[in-house]
Amino acid sequence: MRQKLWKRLSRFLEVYLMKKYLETAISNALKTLDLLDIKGYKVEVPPEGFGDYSTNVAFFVSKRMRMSPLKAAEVIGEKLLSDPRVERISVDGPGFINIILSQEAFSEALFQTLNNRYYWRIKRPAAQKNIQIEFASVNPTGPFTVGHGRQAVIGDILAEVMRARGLHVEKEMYLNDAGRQIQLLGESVWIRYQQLLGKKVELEDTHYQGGYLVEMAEELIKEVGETYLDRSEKETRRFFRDYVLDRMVQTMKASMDKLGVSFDSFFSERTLVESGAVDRVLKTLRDKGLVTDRDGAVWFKVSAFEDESDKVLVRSDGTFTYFMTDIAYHLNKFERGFDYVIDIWGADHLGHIPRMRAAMKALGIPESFFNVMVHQYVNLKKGNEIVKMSTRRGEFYTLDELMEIVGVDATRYFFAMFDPDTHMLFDIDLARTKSAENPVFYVQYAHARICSIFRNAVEKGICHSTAEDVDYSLLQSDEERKLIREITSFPEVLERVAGDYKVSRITNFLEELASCFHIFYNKHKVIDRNHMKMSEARVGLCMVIKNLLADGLALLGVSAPESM
RNA sequence: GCGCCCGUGGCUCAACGGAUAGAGCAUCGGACUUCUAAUCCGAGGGUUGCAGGUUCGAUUCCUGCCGGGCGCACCA
Repeated sequence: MRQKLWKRLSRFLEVYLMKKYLETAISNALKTLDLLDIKGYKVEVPPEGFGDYSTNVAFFVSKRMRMSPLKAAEVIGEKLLSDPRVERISVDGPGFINIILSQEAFSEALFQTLNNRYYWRIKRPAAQKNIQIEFASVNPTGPFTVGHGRQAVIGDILAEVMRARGLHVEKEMYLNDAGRQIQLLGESVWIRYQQLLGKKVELEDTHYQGGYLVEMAEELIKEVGETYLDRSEKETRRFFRDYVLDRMVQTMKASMDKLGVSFDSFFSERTLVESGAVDRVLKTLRDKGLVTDRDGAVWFKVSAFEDESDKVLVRSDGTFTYFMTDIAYHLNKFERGFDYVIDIWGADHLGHIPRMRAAMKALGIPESFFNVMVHQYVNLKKGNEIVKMSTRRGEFYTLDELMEIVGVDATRYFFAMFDPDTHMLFDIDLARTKSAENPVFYVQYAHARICSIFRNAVEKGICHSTAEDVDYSLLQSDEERKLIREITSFPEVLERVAGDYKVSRITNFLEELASCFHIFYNKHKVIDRNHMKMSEARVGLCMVIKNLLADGLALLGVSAPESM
């Protein structure tokens, strides 16, 4: 039996993906025409009514074949027709070849995806790469804002996708726990502490104004009372800095936990300074003659490598700039053996990129090593008002508040669904209304619906456990063929995400899959006692869809409820 | 001023250089004695910011404008 053979083979072979298969078929056809070097053509899904797949290859070969695209399409189409999986072709428009695949081709594809649940994973990649993605790295001076949520979700999902594509990926958060901002943060709490205990001291403009620091000071008073009202300034400063820092880091880790983001490592800027790693890098740069001393500060010659002005590494008061420690940090990453790193930064870090690139060049690190993915800001809308974020002024919605209001599923899904380049507008009131407006429900509902079908199937005694004897070629309707085509396209979606980092392709895919399913569901009955053969085949189809919805949502870190 | 990103129905967003630019929300009208109506079907709504260029073909690529965001720190 044919399906038994597939099942045996499918353990060893890559799953038969219809589009990939056609690409090979076209390439073979070109070979017979001595046109193998032609590149750039595509196989894609045509508009409704033009067949299963289409290719624009004729436009690319017409010149070489010295005929019109239309004529070339006919010649190539004729060759494709000899393929047993190709049932019909037609040449339309200015020269598109539209292809209809045989029913056999569809049932084979479905059968194989049914028997290889993780057919979209790559087990053995061509080249094993060691990659690090760094995100959600900030001054631990205040709770995470929704902007950090956006990059955390993107980074987390991207790591999952790259792992599914067979790459080794580590997720890291960098803690900027050494700089002057931390000092200011400590002072801010110290002042709040004194104010609460009746002293007349005021915050300055450079201090952090957020109310969360008042709360922290209140809690501190409960813990230590008035002990720090009359200690030495030096001791007090250090105490407040360390206390606040520890509290902030705990809070931030808790937020990430809540968001479902786990890190493989946390890296402290302070350890970099204290270990002398920063001094070493500075010396290296100095030995290479790439630093200058001017106005009491130490400058790095960015202009020797990039079209940018030189930047300060060591301030005139002797402290390191963020730029300085970041160079040491990236050298450290390189020395840890990563093939390349991807830093996910907000748009406000744009200016940091050229100078970092210059520093990498100065240290002889290969150009492909340092990669930055920039995402645009998240704007929040409340009522008719756009709320701008500012950590310093203490005006923001925190990530925790957002998760509290809309839930973790919606938070993650929402951040995943927008292209990182868009200045997304997060409508708080809209998100607050827990209703169908949220696309996450649409996808989850499709999953729950299938689960419900299965409960019904069990009651009626229909199951898919004897998959080999099921006749999947019964699934001939447009809706069913479209679903199968959709299913086989998922590996390509992930491949593209791993390439261009646009995780929104996954939500787009899931919404499309869910939509195809809902349409199918409304038109066809899955469980039908009068048509047991058909029911079995449809249960198989639904099983693949259910797995894919669940696995796709899992990739996003969103739950897939069995009932809603 | 210079650099990066973005301008797509009323709103939020899609669209691998392809065919008739798609969804959702909002508006209007239909579909539950049948596996969950958080669904489906239909209608209206667009010169894809403007002007050129490249080509068989441009929302997509190039150039110039216009509008918005961000950056051009001894902040991070």
